[in-house]
Amino acid sequence: MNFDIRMAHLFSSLDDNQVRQVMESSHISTFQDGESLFETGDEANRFFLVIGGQVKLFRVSSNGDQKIIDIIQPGNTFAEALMFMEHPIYPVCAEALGPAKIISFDCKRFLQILSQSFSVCFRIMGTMSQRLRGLIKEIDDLTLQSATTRMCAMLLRRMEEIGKSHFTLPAAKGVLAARLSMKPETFSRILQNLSSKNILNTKGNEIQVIDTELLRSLAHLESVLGLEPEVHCTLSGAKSLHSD
Amino acid sequence: MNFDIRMAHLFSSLDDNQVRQVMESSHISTFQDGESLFETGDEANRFFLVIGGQVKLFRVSSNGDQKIIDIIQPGNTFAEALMFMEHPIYPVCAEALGPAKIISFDCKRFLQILSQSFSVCFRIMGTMSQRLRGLIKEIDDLTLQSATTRMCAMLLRRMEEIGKSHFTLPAAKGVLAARLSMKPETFSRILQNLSSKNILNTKGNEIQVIDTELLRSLAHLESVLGLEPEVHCTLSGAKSLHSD
DNA sequence: TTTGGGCCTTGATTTTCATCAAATGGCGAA
DNA sequence: TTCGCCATTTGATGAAAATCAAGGCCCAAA
Repeated sequence: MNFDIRMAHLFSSLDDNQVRQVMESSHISTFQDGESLFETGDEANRFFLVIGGQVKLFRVSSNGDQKIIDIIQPGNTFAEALMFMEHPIYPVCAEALGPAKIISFDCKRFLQILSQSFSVCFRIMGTMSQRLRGLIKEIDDLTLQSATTRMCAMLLRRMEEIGKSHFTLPAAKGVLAARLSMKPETFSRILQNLSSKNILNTKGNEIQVIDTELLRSLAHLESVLGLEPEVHCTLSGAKSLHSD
Repeated sequence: MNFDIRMAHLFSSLDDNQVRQVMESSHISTFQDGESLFETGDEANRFFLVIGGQVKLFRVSSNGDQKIIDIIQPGNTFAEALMFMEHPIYPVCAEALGPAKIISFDCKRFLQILSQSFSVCFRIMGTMSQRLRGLIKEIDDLTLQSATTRMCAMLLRRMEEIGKSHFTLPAAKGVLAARLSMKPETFSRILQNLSSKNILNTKGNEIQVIDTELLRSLAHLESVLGLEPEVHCTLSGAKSLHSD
């Protein structure tokens, strides 16, 4: 059960003594699939570190749709930014995606430690700064890009993460669809479409990328645009299935 | 020319001596309408405080469209979060919206000051935390909401900011459209539509809100839903113009 | 083995918004 | 004043993705 929290970026510059202090106010818990950690609007007096499984952060619209903001992987913290607000309120819901093991920390306690160490402060600011950047990227993905583009970018990211052209999708298709802000039907159709263009093969949750270059050019239209004039931009709707 | 930078939240807890240090590395500049402060990808070694006019932060898509991430008002800082990254690169473009007066600060220098004062650190973290929150809100606006919803939310925000039901739009319509991630044509049509429903009157950039409740219910569908069964959700396309 | 229930796929249709193209209107400069 | 330029409006059309509605698939429990 001894997990060194210094594996997480956020804690990486704590000394042994500080780690001990932080751990004093921590709880380890396990969550079932779908179990809630907190909801939008709850008072935020703890933050979290995922040490096993996954946690999805999402918001719910009035009609019940979920928009998944992020899927937190083991070794990562979340909700730590709220610590610095006057009236900390979680802006999202969090729930376990599959069984998950999570450590939670008391915000006040952690702030005390922060006020002893500039290097930890700076590290936190670095983390927050990266998140900001990520969200900005996300916003322009959402507005500037089509569903197909988002799909391709996600596949590429995953592919480069794994390092092989054959890989497994990191979550159920429905979940990924929500992450990419599209309906499961659309997700399915786009995958189907990419497959019919011989850009990739798919079997269940397994993906085999065939034409990486084309995938890349679809992911960020700016770069290779024009390499494949037949296909470049207009690959998208189900209607173009028979177009070549 | 003596502007107390402590008016900005970020600097508010600096003492006189620290202010002096910060100012040593600062430059005041004026910018013409449309003049660029920096571009996406530029090395980020300065951050900024707007003391007059407005600055728009935006990203550009491959086809030349602009997505406006934020419009910075006087008294506010921006790009300060980049300071904490290893290879600081501006993730957005910034340009003056109308003539603007801006102070820029050297990041390195400010970091030195930071490492003297926890309260300034905490304040920055607070600022960043708020921005994070804002961006998350933005993401769900973009994904969960329709163009009409975004428009209504913007109008309401503006109305409550001014405190009167009669107000002027805070920028040119085209700019606002980009801010709300829609085309000027769409912006125009939605406004026209709201007007035809007697929710508001519009003349140039002047808006007179008539039915605040209805506007509110359109802005966040969850609340008053059902108050006006005829209209509640389906007010949107230009086609429904003649629907009642 | 059969059954049932998620999840995913597929097809048909509709909605929303972008795009294209053409007025309209205001406003400053000549 | 008139001209020309720009932002905005308006109309017609198209494309992307949501929605609605079945159907298929896989797996786990009976």
